[in-house]
Amino acid sequence: MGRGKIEIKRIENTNNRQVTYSKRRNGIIKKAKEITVLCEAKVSLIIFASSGKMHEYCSPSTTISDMLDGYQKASGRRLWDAKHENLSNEIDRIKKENDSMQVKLRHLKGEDINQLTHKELIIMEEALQNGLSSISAKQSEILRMVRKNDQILEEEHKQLQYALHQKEMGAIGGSGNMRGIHEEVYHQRERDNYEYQMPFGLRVQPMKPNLHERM
Amino acid sequence: MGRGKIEIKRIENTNNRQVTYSKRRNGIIKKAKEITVLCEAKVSLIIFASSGKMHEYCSPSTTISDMLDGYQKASGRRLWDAKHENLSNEIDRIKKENDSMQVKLRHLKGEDINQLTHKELIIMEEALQNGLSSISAKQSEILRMVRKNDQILEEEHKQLQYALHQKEMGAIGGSGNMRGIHEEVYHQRERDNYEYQMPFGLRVQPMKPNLHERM
DNA sequence: AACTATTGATAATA
DNA sequence: TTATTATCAATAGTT
Repeated sequence: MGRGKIEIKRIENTNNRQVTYSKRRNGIIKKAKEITVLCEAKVSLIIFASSGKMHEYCSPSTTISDMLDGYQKASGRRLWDAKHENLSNEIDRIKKENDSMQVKLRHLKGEDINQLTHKELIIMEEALQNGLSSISAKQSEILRMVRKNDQILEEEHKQLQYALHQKEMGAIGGSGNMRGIHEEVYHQRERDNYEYQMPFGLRVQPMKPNLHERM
Repeated sequence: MGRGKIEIKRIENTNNRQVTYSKRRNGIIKKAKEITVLCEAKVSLIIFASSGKMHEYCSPSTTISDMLDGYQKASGRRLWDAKHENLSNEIDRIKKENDSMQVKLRHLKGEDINQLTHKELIIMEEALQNGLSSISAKQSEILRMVRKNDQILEEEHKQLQYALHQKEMGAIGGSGNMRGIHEEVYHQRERDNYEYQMPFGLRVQPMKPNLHERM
């Protein structure tokens, strides 16, 4: 029924496939409507395109739920009981997984270890030792970062004091427009000026930007 | 498409209606099969004749249950009751619990600890220390049990040697019915006899019955 | 159930 | 996407 016969097999050309899908989908839905009217039939039709998009038709005299009820009665299959069972099984499965993890966690915390074998105890001890050394290493690393940061801050502090001192020397007998120390130090232009005065190697490094978040 | 156009309205003649129903039903199912193959679509089709008889088609790549799942997702309508929703929610909840426990476990094993804060690291270290000391204590306890058992065995061994010695002394110049040492010791009546001879306090204690299972 | 004359659906095309 | 149209497919009425 077209400008040539086609084989019933997947249409390779994507565009053609989509166009054909659209036309034939409309065709099927039209037919469903017609048989509904002509023959007093009840039709439930759900179509998914390969794209995932859905179209549906349901005869006006009924609902999908009713159709599914009828389907279950007629076919003997249990649609939602099966679904129900699947969900229940999944819950059981996950709960078991959950329990075993809880047991493991408690064991690692040293609780409920009376029924463990010697071998299991050794394995756990090893795991704990490993964990502990990783944690310790990480803590050392953080401590090192903190110290480094301290050092940098101290350095910056010294530099600021030095700069301030220089400024004060230069300001003696100046315009008399004497501002507070903090204002002086943090004023952007003064700061630029200070940085200009300092040797490059002494410039203030930015702190580890998120270090404080982790303390 | 036939020997004359027909209006799309109920076919009054019962026979014609049933014949047309049968023909068109087959037609729709054929179309459903074709679009399934041609366009990689998924179709679920349920038809009830006015007589109540059902026919269905479902694309081979799927099941009605899956189609209904998809339908619910796509349409937002709930075909089955709150029960299923509750189950789904519970699954989600447990899965989350699961995930968080997995994270904890990994942290305790010293994995993925880069994003932990210092405070969390300290708490974990404490937990690990506690776990470790519990495990160590338990291992010491087991060691003690093993030693105790050794002691008991040694005691029993001495007692057996003593009993054997006594037996051998008594057997010199006896009936000449001299059996092997092992046969002698483990023969039930002899053993009963030996126990009878021993002071109550020296009787062999049974080993911790399941100690070996835990080694 | 078959058989066809006809209508209807649609593949290719624009 | 929509419209057109030549062809094929479905089917209404008939046997």
